[in-house]
Amino acid sequence: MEPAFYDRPVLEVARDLIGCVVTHGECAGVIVESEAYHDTEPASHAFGGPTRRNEMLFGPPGRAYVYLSYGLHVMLNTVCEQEGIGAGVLIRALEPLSGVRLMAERRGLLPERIRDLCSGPGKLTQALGIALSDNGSDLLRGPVTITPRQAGWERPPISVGRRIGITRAVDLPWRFCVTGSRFLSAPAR
DNA sequence: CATGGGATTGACT
DNA sequence: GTCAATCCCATGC
Repeated sequence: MEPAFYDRPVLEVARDLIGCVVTHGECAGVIVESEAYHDTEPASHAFGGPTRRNEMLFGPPGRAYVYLSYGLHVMLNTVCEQEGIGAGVLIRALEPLSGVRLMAERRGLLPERIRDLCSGPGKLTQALGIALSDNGSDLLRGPVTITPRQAGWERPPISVGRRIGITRAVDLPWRFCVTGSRFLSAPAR
């Protein structure tokens, strides 16, 4: 992935991240679900301008914005668009690629339950061992990295729909999924 | 300084 | 389907 990848409209980045690979340590997975957020719409943490919590979103593109949801779940986002604009993509689900045994151990599940390892934004950070301390991670250098699509994922079929679990701006079709994937947090509709 | 809600999950009815 | 867990932080008094 080149630095300019993230310095584009967040909707383009969210779509293009589908099929790319998130890696942390020995664990990796293919992004099969993403959602875009932008400071111009009220569902975004960046809506209303920078605060100490969301300041990473307004920083330079290509870094990780990691935050805690509901007091216990860690969420991974990629910071997008130019510095000063609060835009990011929430990674919502992965298809596990490697490190499945460790993922299952972290998730407290049997390794054969592959579909349950990363099928949700809080699940995938737990499976990959991503923590709040990874906030600000350079996605090109690590410790959390995102790399381009591999063979078989050059042209993933993508479905677009409404974002999940929010109460504001609920009608924006800013959720992107691999059509028919069994690794989503919820089916595309 | 107190309060309440949230980009969720898993256990339970 | 319902609901509690759990904590950061934005907001308001």
